[in-house]
Amino acid sequence: MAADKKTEQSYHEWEEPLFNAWKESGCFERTPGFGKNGSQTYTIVIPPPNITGMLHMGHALNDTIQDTCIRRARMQGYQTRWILGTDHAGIATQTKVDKKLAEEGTSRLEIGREAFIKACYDWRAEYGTTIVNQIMGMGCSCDYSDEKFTLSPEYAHAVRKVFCDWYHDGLIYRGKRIVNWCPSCTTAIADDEAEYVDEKGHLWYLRYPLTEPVDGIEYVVVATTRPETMLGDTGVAVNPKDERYKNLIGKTIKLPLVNREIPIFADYYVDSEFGTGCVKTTPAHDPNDYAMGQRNDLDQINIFDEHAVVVEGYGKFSGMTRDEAREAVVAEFEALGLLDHVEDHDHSVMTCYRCHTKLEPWLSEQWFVAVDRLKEKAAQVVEDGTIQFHPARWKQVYLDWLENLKDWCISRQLWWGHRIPMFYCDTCGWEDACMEDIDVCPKCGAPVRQDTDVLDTWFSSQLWPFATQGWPEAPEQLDGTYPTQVLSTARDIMGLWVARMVMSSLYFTNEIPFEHVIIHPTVMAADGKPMSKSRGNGVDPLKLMEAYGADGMRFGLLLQVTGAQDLKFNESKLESSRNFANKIRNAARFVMLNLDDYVPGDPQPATLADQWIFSRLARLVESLDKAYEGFEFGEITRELYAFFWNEFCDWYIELSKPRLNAGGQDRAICQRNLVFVLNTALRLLHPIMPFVTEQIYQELPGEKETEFLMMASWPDAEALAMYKNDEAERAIGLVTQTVSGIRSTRARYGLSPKVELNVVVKPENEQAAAVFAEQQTLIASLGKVTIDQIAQDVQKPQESSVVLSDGVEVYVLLSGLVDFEAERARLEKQCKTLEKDRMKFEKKLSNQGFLSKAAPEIIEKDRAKLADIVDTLQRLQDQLDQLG
RNA sequence: GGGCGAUUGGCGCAGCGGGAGCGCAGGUGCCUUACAAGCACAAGGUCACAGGUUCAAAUCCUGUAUCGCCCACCA
Repeated sequence: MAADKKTEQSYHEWEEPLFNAWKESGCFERTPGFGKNGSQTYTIVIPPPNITGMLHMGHALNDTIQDTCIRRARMQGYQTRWILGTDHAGIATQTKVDKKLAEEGTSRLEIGREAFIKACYDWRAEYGTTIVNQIMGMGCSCDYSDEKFTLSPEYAHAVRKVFCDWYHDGLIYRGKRIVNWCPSCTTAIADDEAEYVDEKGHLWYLRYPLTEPVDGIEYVVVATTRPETMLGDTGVAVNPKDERYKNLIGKTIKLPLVNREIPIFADYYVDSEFGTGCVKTTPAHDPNDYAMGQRNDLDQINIFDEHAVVVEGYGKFSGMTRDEAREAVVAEFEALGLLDHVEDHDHSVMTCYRCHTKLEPWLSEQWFVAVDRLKEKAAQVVEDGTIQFHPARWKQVYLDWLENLKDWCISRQLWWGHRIPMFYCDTCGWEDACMEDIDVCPKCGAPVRQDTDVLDTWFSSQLWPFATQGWPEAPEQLDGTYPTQVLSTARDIMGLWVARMVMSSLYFTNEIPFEHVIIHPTVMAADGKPMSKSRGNGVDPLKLMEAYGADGMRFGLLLQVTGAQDLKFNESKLESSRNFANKIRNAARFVMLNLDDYVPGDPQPATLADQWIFSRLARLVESLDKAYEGFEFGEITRELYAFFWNEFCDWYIELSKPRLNAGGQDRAICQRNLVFVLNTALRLLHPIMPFVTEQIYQELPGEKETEFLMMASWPDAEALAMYKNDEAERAIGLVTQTVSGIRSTRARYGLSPKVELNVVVKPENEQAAAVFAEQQTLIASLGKVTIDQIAQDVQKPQESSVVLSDGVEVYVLLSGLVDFEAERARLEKQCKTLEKDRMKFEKKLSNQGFLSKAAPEIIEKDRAKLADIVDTLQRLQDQLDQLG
């Protein structure tokens, strides 16, 4: 039996037909809306995965969050649309295709630009759909009928317009700048795409001879981590306040090895405390040196080619790589007696985020976006809460990022991407950004050439929320569906992507791109470190779905979402979620097995049990709505789990068994109530566990509101509010306490669950007596006891154990079965615990400060608690006395 | 160097001013006609440390320690 269960299903398998049914019925396309929200739209754009991508845990979590939001919105009656698409991913794709060509024995340079781009499209056709299929596997309700792509003709048109408009508005300019150059990818890399890696290096102290000795000083010593760059030195900097070097300012140095005469100059950038206080300055190969060079009018000498190999004109150094040149330069200095000394020095080096090659600061011609005019508004809309971050503390991180933002290098020396629409006439010098390709110069008629660079991938992704919605050709499509409602993403691309979307959207649409930004925690491996191939600590969501179903994975992931920045992946949560899905299925099976004579009808809270579960349900919906407002997915899943399992299954279903068996009118009422609670719970669970809930919904008897649960309505908290019932909750509290107490007694004395026990009951007052009387059948059945007597004046029988619950004492008759020393020990332990509580509350309630300052309802509550404790203590004491 | 987060039972985490909770693991007893991927019961914590605010602190403030992340990048 158990073995059958395990082979019964690969969870994932039965999910697929349901997905196809949704898809075929058009459920994923934009919905028309209904009810009070029907006229409003709710749109999400998916962060476009790279076409090179495979579904990883980050996607799994992020897509679950979005699907949960959009599914709930759909059920709430909004006109929903979740826009799907992929990113062409410049460097990532080019790297893959390069590799493929290499395997085929050719290369990009060999086949040329046009053929290479075709190869990229071919690659996309073959592999680029993988991730979309995987997203489908998760059950995501994206609009698959209208998939977007950042390199489609329409999208390219939008990108081109952005470039041209910004260029003509003076926001895009060309400049010679130091950029982070990857000598392996042979392209510029944005600052934020570079990764720093700590490296154990050295500080070399080099002697630089003065052209003419000054006051007997023949040389200065400079400290450097990169001796090879001395070939491009065009100055030596000192701090103007540094007394040691004051009289050297303005003098010159005869640069060794290259015999270049370079000036000693003053700049406040120099820290006199570090090294020797003299800084060799290489404007073409260091960003700070570049800045100093600008201020002090130094030459810029580029010593490396695009592969970071020393260029012609440097004798034996020409043709050497960076590392070879370093070794050779140091050796030469040593030979010349100019190597002062060497120290160990740890520092960090920039590496390419794609290929991890050390980046070279390299002077080259690049295109930039001037951000000053854009960033102010982008800060404003977050500052004033027009765009909200969840959790809220990310607001400050966003603002800080904008604050420190520098001009953005957007040109990349790649082939795969949006080619920069700049056209140049070499004949007359004309140049412009053009919306349409041109062959000849509009000014002189000579042939023109187009810029060969392409745009940074983020330049196109920044348009994602509006370029996917018809901009700029059909701005009216933006009406009503723009701004979008939710943007969910990982924190690492908050600046790179989120801020840039805000900037470009405000400029081009005059609107914010989205109202809420969800920054979800980063999924770390179980060891707390980032998941990575090299560490081998990663987890594959596809395998997780095989093991736990998409439902199990989704629920299990959301259970782990908190306000923290990271989430240490915990597979056991997925296991409990899979078990939870199973529990839901089984509970539904129980309900349906008992519906053979079912007559549909309105729910009717006839008994205290009904009133209780309806009340709990009403509070659940209210509380879920509140948690959804703050996008608190951990809270949402925990509440659903607790309600369904611990209240509905553990108690309501158990309480309903005797009623169903009894037959008659109460059976009919109970059936309807079970169906009602189950149906409502399925709706609440559906956005997170779409498959199980849909499957059960399909099997439920009776008329359906909609063909699919996916399109059904979200339970209305206001309509349910009338079921809130404190009294019923208290009354069922008495039942559960009593039953648990009886079971506990049974377990304590090792009495088999099969043995029927006898009890007598002493209610404290009329009300308790009435409640108990009403519930006695249930209590008798769940506790497996026979109730001999209920009366306010019963005495505790000899040889019995007592169960204390609110307002009632239940005496379990144990004559002959039990060691009463154990019972005494138990009562004494309980007394001890309560005695501590009593003292705590007595102290609190005799504290003048508390009485005068605390809120009256708190004082009342605590008084009641104390009274309760004292009462219970007294009752326990009585039991002890009777044990003798 | 600047900023942010974490520190709660064996493990992973909730709670974030008013009597310490969940999941997993472990213990005991149950194949109770929805479910052994289950049910019942029990056990397990001076909420990192030190000060402070408050009638009241796991919860707020300050500092310390440990771990982690982001940003900057002093040659």
